Amino acid sequence: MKSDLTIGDVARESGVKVPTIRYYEQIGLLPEPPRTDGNRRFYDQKGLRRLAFIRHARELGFEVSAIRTLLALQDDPAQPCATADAIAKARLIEVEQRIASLMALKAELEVMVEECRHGRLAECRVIEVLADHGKCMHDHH
Amino acid sequence: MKSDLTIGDVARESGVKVPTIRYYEQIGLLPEPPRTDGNRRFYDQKGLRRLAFIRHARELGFEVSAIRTLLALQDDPAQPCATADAIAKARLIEVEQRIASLMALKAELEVMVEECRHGRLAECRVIEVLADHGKCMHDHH
DNA sequence: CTACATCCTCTAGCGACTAGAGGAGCAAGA
DNA sequence: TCTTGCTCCTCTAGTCGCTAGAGGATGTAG
Repeated sequence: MKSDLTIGDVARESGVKVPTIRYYEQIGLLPEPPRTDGNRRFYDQKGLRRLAFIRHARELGFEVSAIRTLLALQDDPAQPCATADAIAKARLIEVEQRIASLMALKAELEVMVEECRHGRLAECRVIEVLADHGKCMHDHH
Repeated sequence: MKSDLTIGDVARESGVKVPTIRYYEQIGLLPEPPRTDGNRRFYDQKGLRRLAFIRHARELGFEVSAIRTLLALQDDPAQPCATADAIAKARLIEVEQRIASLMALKAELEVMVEECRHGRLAECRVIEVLADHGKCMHDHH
């Protein structure tokens, strides 16, 4: 386990692109790492873990501001985890709502595509349904 | 059915905000409407229908560039509707993929939230799972 | 020694809006 | 008529989370 990692190394290992890592540093999500004589950033395992944490949280759709809070909580493990729990629950609700809304869209798109008679646009259901919301089978939106 | 609608009227009737309507005009999605003596935009039913079309398409998650194509198709109904069909199908696939990925996230978030013992952060599952992707129950991402 | 990869900083762009400044027009009540 | 207050106008800049590119320095392999 080597401990002097270039930005390219941590990029490869974490799956976060190099410019994105520099961006995270810029917005204060990652601390400024030390530099070599040649002015290049170098990281240790701790830096890599922090980046992996961020990446995973982003994959789960947490916003940067939420991640900022979660990182602060992680840095102080003596605190009660109610805040972390609340953030995760809020995200869960968001995801559930998004799924429900996408299911409605899916149903509507399926009707559009199925009913399209592959003829002229004049009688195309796709265009027709878009033009007249009242023709939707669903009123979810 | 009155035929001289202010931008505020069409905003109310279509559900699209006033600045957004001006933005759509700016990017060429809506044609420049005529103006009153006092330099105010006024719209007719045709303009309102076009805006409703755009709104519905946006609600279905179509990108502006796709809507541009759909509007062009709508303006020329003699064309075959294969293009419109292809756009809708592509969107359907996107939606299906997005749902699948969100379901995976939902499952992972549920595990995190359920397993949180509401104790100290030191043993909080939320933080722990975020810190170590290997602890995920799912490998969808 | 020469390629070539990787790194650096900096600025600008993406999509689809949204917010705000600073001002003009218009309708209704006193 | 005046005034209040709402709507409208244009313009610029900001949002989020990156991503792309310019222009240059540094490091590494053959």
